[in-house]
Amino acid sequence: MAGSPTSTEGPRRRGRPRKDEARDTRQQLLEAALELFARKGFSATTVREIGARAGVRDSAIYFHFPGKDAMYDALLAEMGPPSLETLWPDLDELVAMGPRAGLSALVSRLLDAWSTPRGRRFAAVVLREGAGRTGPGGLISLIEAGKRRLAGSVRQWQDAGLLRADQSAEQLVWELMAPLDVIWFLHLRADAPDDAFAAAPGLVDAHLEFFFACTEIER
Amino acid sequence: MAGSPTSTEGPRRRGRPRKDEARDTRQQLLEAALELFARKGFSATTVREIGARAGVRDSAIYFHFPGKDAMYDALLAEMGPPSLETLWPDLDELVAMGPRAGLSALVSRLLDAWSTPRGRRFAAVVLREGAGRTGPGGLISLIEAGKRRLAGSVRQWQDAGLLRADQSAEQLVWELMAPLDVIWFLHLRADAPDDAFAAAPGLVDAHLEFFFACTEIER
Amino acid sequence: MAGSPTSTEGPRRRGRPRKDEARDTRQQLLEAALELFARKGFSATTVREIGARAGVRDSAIYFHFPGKDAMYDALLAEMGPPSLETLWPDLDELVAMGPRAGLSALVSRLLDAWSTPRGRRFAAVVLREGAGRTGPGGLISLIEAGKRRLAGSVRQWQDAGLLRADQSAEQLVWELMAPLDVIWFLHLRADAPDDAFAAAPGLVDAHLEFFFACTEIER
Amino acid sequence: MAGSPTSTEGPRRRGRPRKDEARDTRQQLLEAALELFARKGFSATTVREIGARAGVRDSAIYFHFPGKDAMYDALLAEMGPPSLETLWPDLDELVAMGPRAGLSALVSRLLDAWSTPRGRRFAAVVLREGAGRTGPGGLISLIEAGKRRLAGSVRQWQDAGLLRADQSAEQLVWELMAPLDVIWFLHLRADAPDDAFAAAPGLVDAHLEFFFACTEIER
DNA sequence: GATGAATGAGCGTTCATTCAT
DNA sequence: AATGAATGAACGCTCATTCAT
Repeated sequence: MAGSPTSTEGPRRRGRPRKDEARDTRQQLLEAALELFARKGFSATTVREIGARAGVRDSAIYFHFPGKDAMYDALLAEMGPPSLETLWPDLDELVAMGPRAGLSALVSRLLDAWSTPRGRRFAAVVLREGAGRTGPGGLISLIEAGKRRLAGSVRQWQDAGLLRADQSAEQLVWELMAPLDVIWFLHLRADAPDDAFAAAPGLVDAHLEFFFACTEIER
Repeated sequence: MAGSPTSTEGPRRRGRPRKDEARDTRQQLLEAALELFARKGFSATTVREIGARAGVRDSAIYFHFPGKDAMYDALLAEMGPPSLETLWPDLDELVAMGPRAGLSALVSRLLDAWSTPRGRRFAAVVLREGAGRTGPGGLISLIEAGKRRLAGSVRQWQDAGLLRADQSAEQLVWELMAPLDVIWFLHLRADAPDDAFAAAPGLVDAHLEFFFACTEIER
Repeated sequence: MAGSPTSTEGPRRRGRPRKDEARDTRQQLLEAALELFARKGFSATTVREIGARAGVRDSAIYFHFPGKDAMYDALLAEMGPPSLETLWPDLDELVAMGPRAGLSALVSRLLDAWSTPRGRRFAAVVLREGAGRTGPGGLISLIEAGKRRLAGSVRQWQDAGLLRADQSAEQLVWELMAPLDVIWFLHLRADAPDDAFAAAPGLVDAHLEFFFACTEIER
Repeated sequence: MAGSPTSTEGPRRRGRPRKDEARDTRQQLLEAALELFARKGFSATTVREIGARAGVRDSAIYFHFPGKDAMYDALLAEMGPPSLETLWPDLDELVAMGPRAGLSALVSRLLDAWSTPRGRRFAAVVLREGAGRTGPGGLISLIEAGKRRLAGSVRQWQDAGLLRADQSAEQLVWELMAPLDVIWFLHLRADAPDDAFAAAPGLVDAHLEFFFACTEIER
């Protein structure tokens, strides 16, 4: 199941494919584009390559998308990693777990999402192209949203005397997340060297250790 | 002074330039390439554009560089921001200043270097192209080198009881620098939005505050 | 009457159309092709455009015609202006009217036929594509045929002393018709500017006036 | 000299051509475009064909012209047949010759100009593309200009009692020229069949005969 | 009778590069 | 030290056409 080869046979017959050979071409095109954009960048990737990787001629792309740019937009809109919101919908449950258990679990879930091929490729693409191409796909806003979502829970922990309160909740969240972003950018992006990728979990653990040593109030 | 044409702009005269305007074309080409690679990426930038920005035809580029790829390599080698080593050569002086004063001064100097147009463009280029293109230009190794350099001083402060010693010196350096890297990548890269750039100094200050609150041992 | 949908426009339902809307698609396709070929020329017109104008997808065209070339042939064969023969079947009647009345009436009928949208489009298409595409659609032969048909009547008028006889009947017909052809080509073709089109009737009248002044023998 | 083959050797060397192999590429490109546009129409002609006919790769075209459309515009502006003005600059001389000799000579000169390969191709191109593409290239305005130029001389002949005066000078000119236009369009255009081309001089002579028989006042 | 999803050829254009000048 | 005039490869995209549905 895993690692199944994308394209198998030679060039397909001329007309409409038979029902038994139907495939979700649009999705496969997006997947192919994501992989190539991550590896070589948007403008170094040709539509012919994308088509080949998805098993169709490049002209078939234009049946599914108006053009190459539109593929990028679709990719940004549809292939992004899950937000914190979908990753952990129930904030009450998080608060109840307490800071160490709750944040550890959340971060672990986040790392898992970022470590999938799609997550890693998405990171590479967005870092490459910056906020340049379309705007709302910008990393900063994506990250900011995540932080806003977490600040409420942190404040509750501060009020309960479980986290230090001499820093704002927002600052605490930032100090938790910013180093994780670095790990995401540098170690998890799809085109990072293998040893960098392998080092990521250790870095995350050490950072969490430091963070709790700094911010958790023991009783 | 009178009649000495310094830099008249416009399409330069054909044939060989006079002595005083010679020799800086190569530099102008690199500067132009840096700016364009930062803004649009390596492969979306054409040699014609680079030439135009430097005031020469594209074919003139091939007198100074073997090709477009070589421009990128030269750029990586010659246009990078100063390393920590050149930025602060005397580690003894740093140690003598104590952690708060020393690190604050060092970070401030670092931020200044990263905030120049060249520094910001360099960040954008390297983030875009990843470690992909040539190898040694990779960000991770660049950052690692910086950290190794600082760890020694931190250890001395730990030994002197000025910084908490329950975390390794390397980890402390990482916790200091990783958030700065985020700021570099997201807020200082040349193609970042203006408000993101403007927010950077505040973020740095807040982070230093947090860092010292966590790690400095008051007496 | 109530609830009977006559022609709702928009993308028609999928599947086989009901009986009452059937069978005119072919005609609509030809009409669309004529309009587009006249405006933009054969090879600048795409089958997609033709289909869109007729309210079907381009692939539906291939049910009605073997290909784009075949549409052009069908158009030439079926959409041409009426010949002189159909326009004025009874030559005896023409002769009886005398040259001035007869030819004026005939020319008027001819101009009417050439002034319809279809006639104007046909002129534009044939002028554009020349005799180039298929052969029998050539303008010269079409015009020659008309002239041969008229020469007999003119000769009768010459024999009756109603038209000057120092020129051959064929020449007289040519002198009558050639200027009309110019008007057809330049002023009536579909893509002629509006003011050129508006000027046509005046030109025709003036030409007839000249022609009769030259050729009619008053008694 | 005549009919010298346009392209001789295989593909040219990479860089700039040596001085001894220099050619007026721009002109050859226009000539090639004219020939092909006349034969197949603008949009059925590919830039690769034009390049091949001129002996260069298609990419070289874009050194001389911004694009295919610009070639058409240049062609219209630079390759048109000589106007009546350049064809016969001295109107006084024309008037002095009298109508029959003067107009016969002028028409003969006009026919010569229209019968050159370039003239014939130009006619074909302009008839094909109509006034559609750019505007000022329209045939009507070109023809109108010619007529305005001639009307003055005709009026002088009318005043001198050499030409009938019951028709306006403009009308006379129109009656002289319109049939010539038909011959130009149908018989001289480059893609006309050979027999049509061969018939042209006879048609012209017969028309002149008729015209003078109608309009000249014998003394 | 018409559509949806594809093909394969080829289009106009741009690219990095070459090399005589 | 730089330009002008070219190359050849490839690019994004459109075209007429196919054929199972």
